Amino acid sequence: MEDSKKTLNFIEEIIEEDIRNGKHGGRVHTRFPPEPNGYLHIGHAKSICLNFGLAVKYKGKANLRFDDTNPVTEDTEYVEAIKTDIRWLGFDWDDREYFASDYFERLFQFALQLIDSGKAYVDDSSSEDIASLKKGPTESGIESPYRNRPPEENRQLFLRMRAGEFPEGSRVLRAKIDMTSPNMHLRDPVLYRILYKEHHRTGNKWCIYPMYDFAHGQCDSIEGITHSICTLEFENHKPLYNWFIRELGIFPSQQYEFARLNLSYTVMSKRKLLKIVNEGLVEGWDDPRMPTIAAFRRKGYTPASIRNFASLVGVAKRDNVIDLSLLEHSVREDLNKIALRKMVVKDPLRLTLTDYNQEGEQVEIENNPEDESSGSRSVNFSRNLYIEREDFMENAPSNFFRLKPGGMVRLKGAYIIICNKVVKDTQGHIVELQCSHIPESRSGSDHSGIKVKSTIHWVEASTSVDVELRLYDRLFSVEDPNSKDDFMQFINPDSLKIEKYAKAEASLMQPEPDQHYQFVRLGYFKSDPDSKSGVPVFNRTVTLKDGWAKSKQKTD
RNA sequence: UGACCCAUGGUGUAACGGUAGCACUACAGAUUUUGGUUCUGUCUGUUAAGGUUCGAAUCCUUAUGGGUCAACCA
Repeated sequence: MEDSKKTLNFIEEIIEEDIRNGKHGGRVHTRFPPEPNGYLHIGHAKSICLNFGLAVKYKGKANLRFDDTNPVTEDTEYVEAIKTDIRWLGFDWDDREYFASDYFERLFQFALQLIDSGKAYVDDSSSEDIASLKKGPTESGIESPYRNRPPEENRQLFLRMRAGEFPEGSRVLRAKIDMTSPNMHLRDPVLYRILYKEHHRTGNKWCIYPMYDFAHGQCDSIEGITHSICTLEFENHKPLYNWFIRELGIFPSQQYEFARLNLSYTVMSKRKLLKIVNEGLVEGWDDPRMPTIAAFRRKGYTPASIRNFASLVGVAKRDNVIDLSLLEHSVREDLNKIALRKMVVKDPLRLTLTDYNQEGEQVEIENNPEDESSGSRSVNFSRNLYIEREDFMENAPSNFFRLKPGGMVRLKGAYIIICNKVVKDTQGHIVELQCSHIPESRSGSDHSGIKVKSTIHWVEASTSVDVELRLYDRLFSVEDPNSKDDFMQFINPDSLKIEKYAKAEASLMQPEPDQHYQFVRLGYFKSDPDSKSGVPVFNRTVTLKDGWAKSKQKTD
């Protein structure tokens, strides 16, 4: 995908070392293993780019495998959404689409193998008893009274568990490892539990389901995954996975852990995102304020910008919180090159050119100054215009370069104008500006010799169309809401601002659904699916960098 | 106070015993018919203390700080 940097991240170093040593014949095979119980977020995007990117870089393969071992939370709705997101990001798994549930029978056989070799037993204890005998990390656990059942009895019991002879929760299958291990995962972990739940793929075929720890590593092994890449919190599980590989004598996939992505001003855990959705603080998983891939897509991010972001953040083992500004930088960089420029006034103020007596005319404005091949377009111009309310200030400070009484600005692509009169209503609100123009300053044939400090955008009044602008801000008002238990307290109440009465140049009446726009001086925008009922709706992908807003903020 | 992991500018990330670099941010300036873009420049860093070495961000020890683990979740 993106050009590889000269320096390698630690996983690439391991892979190149493995290739040099001819490990697995130099084969590189990774996988992305989502659980279909929620939508993918930008943190998953990092993992997707890593796993699929590594396969591309080292001419290997990457599988898509759904870790669907818990039927109570999983659903096909999520399976489809996840596939859509990965494809949108630009990655392909060919026909290598797998499900942990595809391997249920083999996993069951693995369990029997452990039972027969005396390495697993059926435990009749309650979950409370199992938990309490495990003890805490600072003291040894105590062995279960069922721990020394003979293999043959365990086999019969486990078979009967599968046959549905026991009630849910009455028994589990556990590995027989070491109740005194300082690693909690080695204290006879549960391998199978009884669950009378319909599975989204296997239906009612099973009433026992493997635990993640008993499934994940073996699935990797079955698929011949060479480099099993996951996040840091699974580091303590690795000794257990290696124990399974050894006891079962199966393909030795090797796990490597990297630090998950955290983004400032947002949360990344599925649990927290689900809560935000369920409590109605956003419209849904693809609400553009969410950090999900679906939300970024709807907001107007490009796959390339997210891939580039993933490469900018790097891969390491240190906990991190990435500046939101890096993501924004990445999308601006991409959009600047491809977004068609349009003029839209979000908060319109009437402006009349009192000395402009023509019917009106067409002015020619470039579609993208960064891309000559994008050409130009004709824009209607007349004596009746709208400009941005905030581009006028009655008592302006000296560093305000836009319109002020007696001041001059250029109307983008048209004339230099002078503000002569401010018209107010009875309450003193400004309702109109009366200006005159300098005919010889017309863009393209300017021989006025006048230099102005500022160029502002505008739209012609009679041909303008009404559009709705949805302006987004960070979801949280604090930089690291993840660190707060009561993270919901820090939701930004102003994360969405809707401009219902924006005026746009006529061409935006029928926006191209896939086109990215830059509304000059306002930011990058993309049409929203809500646009159907006559009024076009645009999501602001990201603002433009704004030196003026920044300097204003400082003096406030 | 058990085990495992981590520690480089404001934020990320390089440097593999030999000049601490890159990106983002911030700041300053130039250019600009978007206070955008582009260009130039500036600020800020090896957690601490010992050791090994001609030489340590890098190796060792200890301390300190942070993270993960005690679901029949993944």
